Amino acid sequence: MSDRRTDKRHLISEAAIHVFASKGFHQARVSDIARRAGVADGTIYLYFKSKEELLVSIFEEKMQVLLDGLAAAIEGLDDPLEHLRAFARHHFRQVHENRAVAEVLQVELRLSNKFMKDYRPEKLWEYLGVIGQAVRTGQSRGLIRSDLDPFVTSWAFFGALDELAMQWVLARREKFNLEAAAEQVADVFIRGVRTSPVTPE
Amino acid sequence: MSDRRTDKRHLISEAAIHVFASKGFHQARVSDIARRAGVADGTIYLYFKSKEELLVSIFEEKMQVLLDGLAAAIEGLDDPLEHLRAFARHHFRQVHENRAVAEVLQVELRLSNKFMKDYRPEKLWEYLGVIGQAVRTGQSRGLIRSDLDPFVTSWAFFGALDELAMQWVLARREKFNLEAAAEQVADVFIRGVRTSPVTPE
Amino acid sequence: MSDRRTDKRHLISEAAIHVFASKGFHQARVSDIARRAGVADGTIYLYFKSKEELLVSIFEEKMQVLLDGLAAAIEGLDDPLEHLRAFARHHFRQVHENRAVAEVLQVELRLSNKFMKDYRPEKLWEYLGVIGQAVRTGQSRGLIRSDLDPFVTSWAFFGALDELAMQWVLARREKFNLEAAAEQVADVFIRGVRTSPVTPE
Amino acid sequence: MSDRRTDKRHLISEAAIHVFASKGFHQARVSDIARRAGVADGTIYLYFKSKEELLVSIFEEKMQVLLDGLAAAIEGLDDPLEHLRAFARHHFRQVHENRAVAEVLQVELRLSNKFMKDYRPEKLWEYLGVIGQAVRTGQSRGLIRSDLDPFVTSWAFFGALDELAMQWVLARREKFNLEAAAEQVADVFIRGVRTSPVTPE
DNA sequence: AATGAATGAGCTTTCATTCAT
DNA sequence: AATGAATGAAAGCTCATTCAT
Repeated sequence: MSDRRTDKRHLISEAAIHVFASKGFHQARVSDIARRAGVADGTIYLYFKSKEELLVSIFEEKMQVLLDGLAAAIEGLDDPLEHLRAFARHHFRQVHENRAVAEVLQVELRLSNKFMKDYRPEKLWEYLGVIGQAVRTGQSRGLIRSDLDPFVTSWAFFGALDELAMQWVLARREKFNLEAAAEQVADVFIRGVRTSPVTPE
Repeated sequence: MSDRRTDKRHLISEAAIHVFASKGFHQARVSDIARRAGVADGTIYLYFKSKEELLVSIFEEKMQVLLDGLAAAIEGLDDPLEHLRAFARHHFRQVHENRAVAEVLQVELRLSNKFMKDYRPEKLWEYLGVIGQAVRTGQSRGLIRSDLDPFVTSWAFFGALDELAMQWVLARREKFNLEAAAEQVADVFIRGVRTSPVTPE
Repeated sequence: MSDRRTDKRHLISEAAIHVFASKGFHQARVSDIARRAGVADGTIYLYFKSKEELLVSIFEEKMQVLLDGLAAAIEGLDDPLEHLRAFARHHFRQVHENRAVAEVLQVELRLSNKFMKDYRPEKLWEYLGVIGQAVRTGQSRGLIRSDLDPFVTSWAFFGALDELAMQWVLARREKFNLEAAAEQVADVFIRGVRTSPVTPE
Repeated sequence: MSDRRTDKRHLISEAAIHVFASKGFHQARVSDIARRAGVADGTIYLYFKSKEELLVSIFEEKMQVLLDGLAAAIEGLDDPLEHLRAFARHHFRQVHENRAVAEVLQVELRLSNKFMKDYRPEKLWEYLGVIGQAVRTGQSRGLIRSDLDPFVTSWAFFGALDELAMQWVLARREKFNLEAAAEQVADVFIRGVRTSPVTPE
C-alpha cells in the first residue's frame, strides 16, 4: 500500500534526522538509524538508495517545508523590505521549532556543498531566490540601492542568518535570544540596503 | 635540526591543505597527503599525532596568519566603522590569495564544530572578537546603535562574509567579484549599524 | 537461528585453533582464520569481539571440556592418590587426542599469564584445584605428607605434566610415549607425596 | 675497542632484560630499550642483528650463567639424588636473585619454543642434561628406579620447577616461599625416584 | 515487503629496520 | 662508532550494502 510505504519511509527519515543530528552524518551508522526506526538494516535500502541519498532526501523534504512556510510568511506583504524581515523571522522560527532538523540542514549544507560534488541543492537556491527576488523588486521600485548585486546580497543575508542559526544550535545553553536576533539582523540589513535615510534614534 | 623539522612539517602541512581542499577531510587518505608531500606515510606521524590533529594544526596556523594580517589591516584606523570595512576587505583578500586554505578553513569551521565536540576554535573566537570590539567601541562612541547585541552582530557579519567566501570558493567560474562584494557587504553593514542617517544616493 | 549461530561460531573457533596452533597467536592473521573457516573477515567479528577474545574463548571452551572430562575421570575413585594418577592419564589422553587444542592451550597459558594482565584464567585454577583438593584430602586421611603445601604441590605436578605435554607437542617425531610418561610422572609423584613407605622393586 | 663494544652490548642487553620483563617481548619497542640503555635506536643494530636476536642473545647469556652456577652447585656432591636437590635450590636461588632475568627466560622459553621454529635452545638442553645425567648415574648405581625414562624424568622435574618459578614471578605478593618450595619439590622427586623405601615421618 | 547475517573493501597507525650524516 | 629521522609494509577492525530466506 502506498500509505504503508509512506509511513515507513517517514519513520526512517525521522529516525535519520535525529541520529544525524546527534552524531553527525559520518559518525552515524545505518544500523543506528534502523534501530531507532524499529526496522531492519536492509529495510532502509528498500526506501533509500544509500545513506547519502537518505541525507539528501531529508534535505529536500525539509527544505520544501521551509519553502512552503516561507511562501505563507511573505504572502500578502507588499513591501519587499518587509520580505527580508519575514524571511529572517520565518527562518529562525523554524530553527527554533525543530532544532534537530536545523542541525541536519546545517550539516547537509556544508557536507553536500563540499563533498557531494554532483549534488545541486536546488531547493536551497530556490529558498535564496526569495531574497534575491525581494532585492530585485526593491531595486525596481527604487526602495533598495541599485548598486547592490542581488546575488551577493542574498548570500550575505542568508549567511548572516545561517551562521547565527548554527551558533544557536551548537550552544548548549542559550547564549542569545533567537527571535531578538532575527529582528536585529533584519533591521541592520534593511537599513543597510534601503535607499531612503533613516532617522537616527 | 630545527630547520629540517620545520621544513618537513610545513611540507606536510601544505600538502594536507591541498588534499583536504580537493577531496575533503574524510575522503582524504593519509597516503594521499604523504605522496603529495613526497614523504612516507609514517613520516607524517613524526610531526602530527593523527590525521585529525593535522587538520587542527592547519586551522590554528592559518587562523594565526589571518589574525596577524587583520591586526595590520586595522592598525592606525580610528573609526570603528572602518574596522568593519577593513575586516571585510582583509578577509576576502586572504580568501582570494589562498583559495585552498580558504577551503580548508570552511571545512574545518564546519566539521570541527559539529564533530570534534571537545575542540574549541579559540582562534576563530579571537578573530570574531575583533568585530565585536569594533561594535562595542562604536557603541561607546555613539557611532553604532546601542540596541545591537555585539555578539549577534559579530556572527551575523562574519556569517555574511563566510557564506560569500564559500560560494566564491565553490564556484568554478567566477560568478562575482570578491573585492566588489567586500565593499558591498561592508557598506550594507556599516549603514545598517550606524546611528547617523546616510544621505540617499 | 541458534543452530546457525552456533555452527558458524564453532566453525570459526575450530579454524582459529588450527591457525593459532600452526603459526602462533601473534603471527596468525585474522584473514588466515577467516579463509580457513570459509567466511569473510568481518564475519568473525559478528561472533567474537576481537582476535584476543577469540583466543580467550577457545581457552575457556576447551578448558571446560578438560574439566568435564576430568570430573568423569576421577568419579568413583576414592583414593586421593589415585586422583593424581587419573589426572595425569586424563591430561595426556586429551593432549594426545587433540594436538592442535593442546598447542593453543600452551600458547594461551603463556600469553594470558604474561600479557593479558587483566585476564584471570579461572578455568585453569579450577583445573588445578582438583589436584589441590586431592592433596588436602590425602593429608586429612593421613595418606599424604602433611608438610607439603597443597598449592606448591599442585603447580609442581601440573608443571611436570604441562612441560612434558609441550615437549611432546613440539617434537615432530615422537620422542617418547605419552601414556608411559603419564604413568611414570604419576608414579613418581605418588611415591613422593605419600606417607607410607613403598617396597623397593 | 673491545671493551667499549662489550660494555655497550652489555648495557643494551641489560636494558632489554628489564623492558622485556616489564612489557613482554612483543609489547616491548626497540626504542624503549634504546632509551633505557641511553643509546640511539640504530645503535642497537650495531650490536644485535634484530630484536629477536637480542632476545636469543639474552637467553644464551643468562643460561650460560645458570649453567656455570649449576656446575659450581653440584661440584663435590657425589650422591646423584643430591644433585637433584642442588639443582632445585640453585634454580630457585637464581630466580629469586634476579626476577627480571627469570621473567625473560620464562617468556623466551615459551615463545621461542613456539614461534621461532628454527631456534634450538641448546643451552636449555644442556641445563636439562644435568638432571638427565644425575638420573642415569643414579640408575647405574641402583639408587634410582631403572624403569624411569631419564628424558621424561628430566622434563618433569624441570617443568615442576619452572612452573613454580613462573607462578612466583607472576604473583605480585609472595604467595609462597621459594626456598621452601625448592625443598618440597626436591624432596617429593627424590622420594619418588629412589629405589630404597623411605621411613614414614 | 522485511529481515539481518554475511560480505569485503578500505584505512589509520605502528614500529622494526635502514642509512645518510 | 653513533645517531635518529625516515621508511613503508603490515593488519585489525568497521560498516555500508547485498541477498537468500
